[in-house]
Amino acid sequence: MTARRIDPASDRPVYRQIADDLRDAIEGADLPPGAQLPSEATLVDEYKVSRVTARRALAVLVADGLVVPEHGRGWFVRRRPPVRRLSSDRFARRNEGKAAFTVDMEANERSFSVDVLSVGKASAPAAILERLELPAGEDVVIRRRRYLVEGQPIEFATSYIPLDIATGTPIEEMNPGPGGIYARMEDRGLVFERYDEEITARMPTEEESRTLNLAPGSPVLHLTRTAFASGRAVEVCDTVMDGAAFVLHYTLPVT
Amino acid sequence: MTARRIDPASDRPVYRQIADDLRDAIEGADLPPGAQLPSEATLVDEYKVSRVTARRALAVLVADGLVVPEHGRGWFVRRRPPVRRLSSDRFARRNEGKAAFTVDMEANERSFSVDVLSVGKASAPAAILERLELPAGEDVVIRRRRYLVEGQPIEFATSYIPLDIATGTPIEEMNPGPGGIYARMEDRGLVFERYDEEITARMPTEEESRTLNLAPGSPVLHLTRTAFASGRAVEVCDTVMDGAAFVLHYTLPVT
DNA sequence: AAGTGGTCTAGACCACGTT
DNA sequence: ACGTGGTCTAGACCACTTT
Repeated sequence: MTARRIDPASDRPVYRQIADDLRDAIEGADLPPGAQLPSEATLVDEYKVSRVTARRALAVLVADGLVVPEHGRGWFVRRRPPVRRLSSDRFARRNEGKAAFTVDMEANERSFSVDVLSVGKASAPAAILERLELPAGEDVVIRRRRYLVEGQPIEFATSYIPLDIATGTPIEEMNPGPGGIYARMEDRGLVFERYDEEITARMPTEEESRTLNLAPGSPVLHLTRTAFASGRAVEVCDTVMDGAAFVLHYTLPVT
Repeated sequence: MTARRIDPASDRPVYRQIADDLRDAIEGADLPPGAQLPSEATLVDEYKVSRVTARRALAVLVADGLVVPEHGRGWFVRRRPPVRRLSSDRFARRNEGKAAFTVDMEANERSFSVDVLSVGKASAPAAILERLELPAGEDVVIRRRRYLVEGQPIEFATSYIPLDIATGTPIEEMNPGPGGIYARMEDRGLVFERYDEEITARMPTEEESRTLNLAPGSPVLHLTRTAFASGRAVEVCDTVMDGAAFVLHYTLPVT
């Protein structure tokens, strides 16, 4: 940490100058991922500012997703989670017998597990029912689950399935059996045709931040997939992912 | 604004309680988009806290992308930009003669324009050259442009094209002619095969925040497209979009 | 001139982690 | 016990917008 001096006469606020200084150290190699930043007290001494100003500089870096504070320990350069790639061929026929998530994770050669949080009948948000072409207020089967990679939660998914498709099948059970719920739908004679995916980026709600152990300042990717089989929408799957932990990959053919 | 009282004895910090209070008013209908929040002085009076604490509560809402401050005027509920949809059929054959962006915008029925910022030869980042299968340090043609909808910048794009493809064609000019650079490549006999797209979400750099007029706390979608024609990579296009202003849409066929 | 947000200070007390 | 971050206060001065 070379304590570059601050120019109090500059247009740029002091707290930003300090933040810039620290950002340079992080983006250079002075402060690699996991490294501890100078303590607040140290910053107060080095830059000759009040503690509030020092904290404000650190808050800028937190908002940028570069730094994360740990109570009683210090401020640390954020460790970037390993990136996972989600390929658009994850639903390809040749993967039959494996759930899409399994295919992804094997391609990434990582240990993973699925946490089924809840399965039950309830009403769905209006936007979901619209996609399923169901009347407002209709009940559906809702499956909530969390995906873990190396013990860390990275993805939170909610599936909505029309009752007439799910009722009387393992889709209503916590464990839907080999191949996941898509395989159970095929057992029923449904023929899959296409998947529609919509992607947005936004800041997480506080609950999502907790559930996914997100660092402050990191956005989420929100993916809504609608599966079509035998001429109708058979499932909507809402997925919220740590934006820093995923790269979505699509191949568009020229048609 | 009903000033719900604060519980100083609660585990939840006072500034968060105030933020929650205001968030409820925003997510309800008390404070619709564009509405002015109570001034800092008003919050100080109503909640009996110091100005620093009131400001901290407001900072939480800014970080969540719900509120935006205007110097000398007040704090306002953020107006959400109209959402634009980017469909995966934007490169379909039937659109021939029109650039991809044009197709998108016509589908959205909005006024739009393109701002070519710069065109020239320079070296590209290593990650780009890798995708183009070019040796490190190689020069390419770089085209930077900004897309405007209703006068507002919403997308910043940089294209990288190998020299042997661009040299001697209008691809090197500010205005590449009807159909954009893809049409010029087809003029040269290249046959397009597929497009690879990679999507990530992240917080913007300060420059991106300025260029795109982003509200504080809003993430960007980063899309990197590689175009393949006649058996090779012919362009990499790096696009940074206001995450709140776009929904990306993909259709995956069952193969 | 009055009202609004933007920056900064000096000091206090509390809670968490480590030694 | 000590060092670290987490919260909060009261007051100051500046810059921008509106009246």
